[in-house]
Amino acid sequence: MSSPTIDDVAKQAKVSIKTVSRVVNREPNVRKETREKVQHVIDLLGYTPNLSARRLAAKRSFLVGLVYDNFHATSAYVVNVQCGVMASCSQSGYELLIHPLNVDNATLINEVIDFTHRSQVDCLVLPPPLSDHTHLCNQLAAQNIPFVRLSPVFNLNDSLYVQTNDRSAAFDMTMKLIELGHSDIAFVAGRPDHYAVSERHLGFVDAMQSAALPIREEWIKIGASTFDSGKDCGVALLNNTPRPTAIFAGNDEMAAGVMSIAHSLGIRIPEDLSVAGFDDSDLARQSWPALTSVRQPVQAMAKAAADLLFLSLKTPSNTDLSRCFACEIILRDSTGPAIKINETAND
Amino acid sequence: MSSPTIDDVAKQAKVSIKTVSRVVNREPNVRKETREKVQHVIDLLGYTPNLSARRLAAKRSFLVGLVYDNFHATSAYVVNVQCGVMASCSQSGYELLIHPLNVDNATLINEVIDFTHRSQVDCLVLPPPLSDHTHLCNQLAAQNIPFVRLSPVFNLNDSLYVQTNDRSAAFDMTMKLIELGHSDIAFVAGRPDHYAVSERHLGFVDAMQSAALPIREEWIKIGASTFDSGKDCGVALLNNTPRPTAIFAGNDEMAAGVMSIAHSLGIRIPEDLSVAGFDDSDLARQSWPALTSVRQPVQAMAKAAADLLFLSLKTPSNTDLSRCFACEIILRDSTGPAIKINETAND
DNA sequence: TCCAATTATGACAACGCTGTCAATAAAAAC
DNA sequence: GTTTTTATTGACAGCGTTGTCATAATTGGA
Repeated sequence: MSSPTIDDVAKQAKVSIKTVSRVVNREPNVRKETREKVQHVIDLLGYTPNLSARRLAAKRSFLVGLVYDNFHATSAYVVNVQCGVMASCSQSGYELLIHPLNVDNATLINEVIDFTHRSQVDCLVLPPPLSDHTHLCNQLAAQNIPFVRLSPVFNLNDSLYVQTNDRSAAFDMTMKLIELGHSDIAFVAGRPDHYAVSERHLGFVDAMQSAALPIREEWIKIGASTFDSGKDCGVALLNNTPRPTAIFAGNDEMAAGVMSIAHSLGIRIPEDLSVAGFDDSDLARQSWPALTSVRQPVQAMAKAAADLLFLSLKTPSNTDLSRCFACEIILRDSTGPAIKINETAND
Repeated sequence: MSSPTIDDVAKQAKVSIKTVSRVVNREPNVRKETREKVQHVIDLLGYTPNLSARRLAAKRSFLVGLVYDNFHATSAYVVNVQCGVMASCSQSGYELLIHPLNVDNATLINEVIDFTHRSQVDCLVLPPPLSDHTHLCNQLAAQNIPFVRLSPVFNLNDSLYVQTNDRSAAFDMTMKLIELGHSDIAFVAGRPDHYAVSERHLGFVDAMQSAALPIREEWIKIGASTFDSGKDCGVALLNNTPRPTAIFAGNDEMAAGVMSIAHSLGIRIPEDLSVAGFDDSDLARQSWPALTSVRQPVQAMAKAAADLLFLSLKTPSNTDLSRCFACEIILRDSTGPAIKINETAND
């Protein structure tokens, strides 16, 4: 009943266990016919290597750790990252071990280091905001724990990372709003410690400046990347006159919060107000009206990140350190042409 | 630089490695002072047992597999289940291995069995709809792979499971709508193969019958548990006259779809139409108006499930097989009193 | 005080694989 | 046909634990 071992295969194929090991691990220097003979017995017996034994002998766990913030990240993002990493894992024979935590926890660094030691993962994937926790990254580097960073903002020597052009995507989105005739545009920024999101703010500023539009201090609101904080910012922006004709939020949750406030104030979207988000989460499709947003290829990025990690684990001399993905603007129903002042006057 | 082994501890504490092993595993028959002496050295050296070696020797992996449907489940549900299971794991010294898949895949059973063998997990957690895949469950039982089922509907001999009272919660929610004066209530059902969700339909029927209200065939729509299917059902329900004054959807996604259609038809919520969902997902809070829904304590259930699993792994004679959790109705802004016919006439 | 029962400790062989290195077989060079 | 080189295979010693069983220390009872 118990699963066959390498010994069983070796006996039945009449070779040594080492040869079986070679076949299993696709090592060179095995004659073609031997390889085929062994492979046949493997298939026949349904042999699967015992990972614990392999790990023990090879001193590697073939385990990747995914450490992420479970309290501030949206679940859709988390699941997408998981899937992307998994996709890479199953190609490379790794398994994925997840470890959710709270970045606000004071013992964060210890928790991550403890986790890597306890679980014996070979390497780590760090999504934001952990990817910009320089202290953590330095500690990991000091302990020779390989890791890859998703959407980092800070530069770190020799670190592997996968990026998007958040800043230029935010620039493009703002430009889109400007092209629609908006000039009174507000921006709702995310958590200040989430650097990737704050890059979006910079992209907004870039666009306004390049269009020679004024940036009104009171139309820049700092949220906390959550729906509720979006509502708060929405109240602050929409209860005063004059009010913006378009609001660009640093993520979809906050955009949805803004829309919710607009609805309850009787402000029509997109007729009276355009709203744009960022991330193209499920929420963007499911809110009403459907939200114009910026799509990041999160899953592809996560896969690329893990690919990069496995590559550099295999060839330590590897100098191919990063990938950059492009964002895509998804126009939906929450944005529309600005009402021209004279049109309003004509009413 | 490499981490200390049990040998290092044994030498420094001047005992045998077996005694150290006993201390680490909290086994009996170690003198108190010996235990303390060894523990002291363990703390001093920061010793962590090598899991691969332990797994190899103990013939157990201390790994739990979480197999779930990544294509139809909402990410919030997935993440909650993960967190619940993790919480139990960290108490019991297990690690969590996740394995997302597509239930529509024809090779489903093989994929799960393969995964358990390849990854050598000790046991499995099966959320719906896998928890009601009787063929899969039987296969697992036949292969002596322990598993626990989350929110199953079918009874299975000797299987561990954690349930909620979906049916009575749906009954209660329907009653709530009836108490608000609604009698023209429609129901949007979920995927027929997702039995837990179809229990909700039964609860709806129970309530309508107990209130002696007619159930109109054309007001029962079968969706696919997705936002888009909710929109389709919304179109079918709201474009005809007479139309229901309340719609109860089998999950929040479909309820949001219905609301979206209502908005675009100019039907006010809750003045003209009450909408209720199920699951109390993030979407329920984030949609407009905020959605009345039924909250399942998903995380607590997942934790209880894993607890049950570990308990029965430790004491195979254990006959404590199940837990049942209660749902809670969360009233928000999407439900309100029904417009009485005479009031409408008065308009 | 002595012997039996109990508790505490240790020696040693697995567990199933990989890495090293030696041995053998095949191919190439002369 | 030898010798040299290279490709292929195998023997064996770990890897760091746990389980089994034997042995030593302690306790309790007569």
